[in-house]
Amino acid sequence: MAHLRAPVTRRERQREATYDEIVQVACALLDEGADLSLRAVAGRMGMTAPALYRYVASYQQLVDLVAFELDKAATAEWEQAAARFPDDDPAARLVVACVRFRHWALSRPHQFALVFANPIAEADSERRELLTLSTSGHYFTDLLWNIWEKHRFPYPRLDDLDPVIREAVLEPLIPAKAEHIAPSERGLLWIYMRAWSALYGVVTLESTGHCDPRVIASGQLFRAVVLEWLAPLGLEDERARLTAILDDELARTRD
Amino acid sequence: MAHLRAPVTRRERQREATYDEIVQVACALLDEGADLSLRAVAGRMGMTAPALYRYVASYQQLVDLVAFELDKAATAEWEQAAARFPDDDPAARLVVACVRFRHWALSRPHQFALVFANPIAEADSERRELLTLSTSGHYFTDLLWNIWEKHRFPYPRLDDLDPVIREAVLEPLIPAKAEHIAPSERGLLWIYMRAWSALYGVVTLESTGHCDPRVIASGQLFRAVVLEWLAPLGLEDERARLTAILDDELARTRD
DNA sequence: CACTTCAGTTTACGTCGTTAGCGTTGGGCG
DNA sequence: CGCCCAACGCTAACGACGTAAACTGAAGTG
Repeated sequence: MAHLRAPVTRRERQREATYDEIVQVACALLDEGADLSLRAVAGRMGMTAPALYRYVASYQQLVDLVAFELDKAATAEWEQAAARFPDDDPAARLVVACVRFRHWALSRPHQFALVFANPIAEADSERRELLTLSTSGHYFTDLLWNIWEKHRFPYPRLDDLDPVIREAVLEPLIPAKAEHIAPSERGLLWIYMRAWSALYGVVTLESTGHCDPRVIASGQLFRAVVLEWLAPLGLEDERARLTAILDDELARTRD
Repeated sequence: MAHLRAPVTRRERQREATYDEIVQVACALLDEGADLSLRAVAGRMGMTAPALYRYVASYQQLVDLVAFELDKAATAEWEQAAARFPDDDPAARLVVACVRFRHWALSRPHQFALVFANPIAEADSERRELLTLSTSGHYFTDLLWNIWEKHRFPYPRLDDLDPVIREAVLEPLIPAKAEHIAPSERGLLWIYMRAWSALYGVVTLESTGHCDPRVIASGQLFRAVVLEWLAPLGLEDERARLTAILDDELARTRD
């Protein structure tokens, strides 16, 4: 009767531990530049590949788990870097987070591709659910929300949105910490989607290398995209300050 | 002395033929939803896998060749669809081409990923060269050029560009039919890069499925990105007409 | 005709994901 | 306490993959 919740028997704890180790080892492998394989993960854990099937249904599932974990770890990095600015300065935090996001994508293109360019079939509801939990998505929506709370930039009313979009922002499937956003203010999520699309565009372009290397090195394309979004987020009168932060952060992340 | 150029011996013709067949068969395989493999391609050609090494140095090289070919074929599709509008109406053509590009990306996500999300390492100059020849890139820059010729939208002067970017637009590495653009007007390419980044962003987001499926189905996010770019391209006073074309084309491509 | 070039073969190696079946062991229950 | 079974990990094996090497035969060239 002591613990109705968390009926953690010893077995279950053990299981969860190796489960975590699998994902952790997989991430470590990727971080060393090796590529992900069941055999490699198992090998490093002192097991054989088929044993992993006690924990993971398929290679693809492992990939998804790892993607989720990488996303979480990466987000923690950006978040920490952004925390250099106080939480009542969400604009600065957003700028820093964007730069760190880009830097992460550029320095680990393989991992970036795994997390953000990993194709997700329409049907596959399992993977979709993981995507919905995406830590980075939550973090960015949160930042946007904080910016709005402070700067009250305009967003479309629900009535002005396409019916399908209205439905999508009222009942979000995409990663978005939206519970605390009043339904009448859900138009914010439309702004989020649009901004995310723009950010995702440059960063993916740069990370995959489908771009002039000099343009990537200069960071100008990315810079332009970020600056372009200041006005729509009600940050026009902070332009100078935020630009300085942006350039500073770009310089920091340029090794 | 008849043909100094094209010293096509019989051998060379034969060789080129099977070379083409390889790429063609590979594309066919992909079109049927199968995934690319040397063995599959060879098998369908009535050969064994190692034989392909007479024509292709590695699997990755085959992928690159196929990517180039797919890009060419896809571009031809968009181009044909866009040709519904006369060539003195490049704005309409661009709108149609963008919609068709998106539609292609959504209906063949696997191929799209191959062409546009296929990571290209910094060092790998071979692949970079192929990328530079990208047919779609040429087509879009050309369209943008035509629009500028007609509508004379503003673009940054060379002096206003970051030095690195200036160099990049004067001596482009990215796919861009830029020879006919006077150096002083190369600021146009900056507009091109920025627009491409935005288009690439939505389309990749949608094609990889990292997005609410309802948003994809509605096409609203894509629509918003295209409409947003009308003004910067000097097409503001054509907004109504182009919006109609955009929506019409979206309806057409919605199966 | 002899000689070379080269397209294609067979065989083989090492990798991968995945399946099937076999020991072993340790936790939960009678 | 002792039994049983479920969970775990193993080995062996299958079929795919990219790729390397050596060999065969035919086409092209002097």
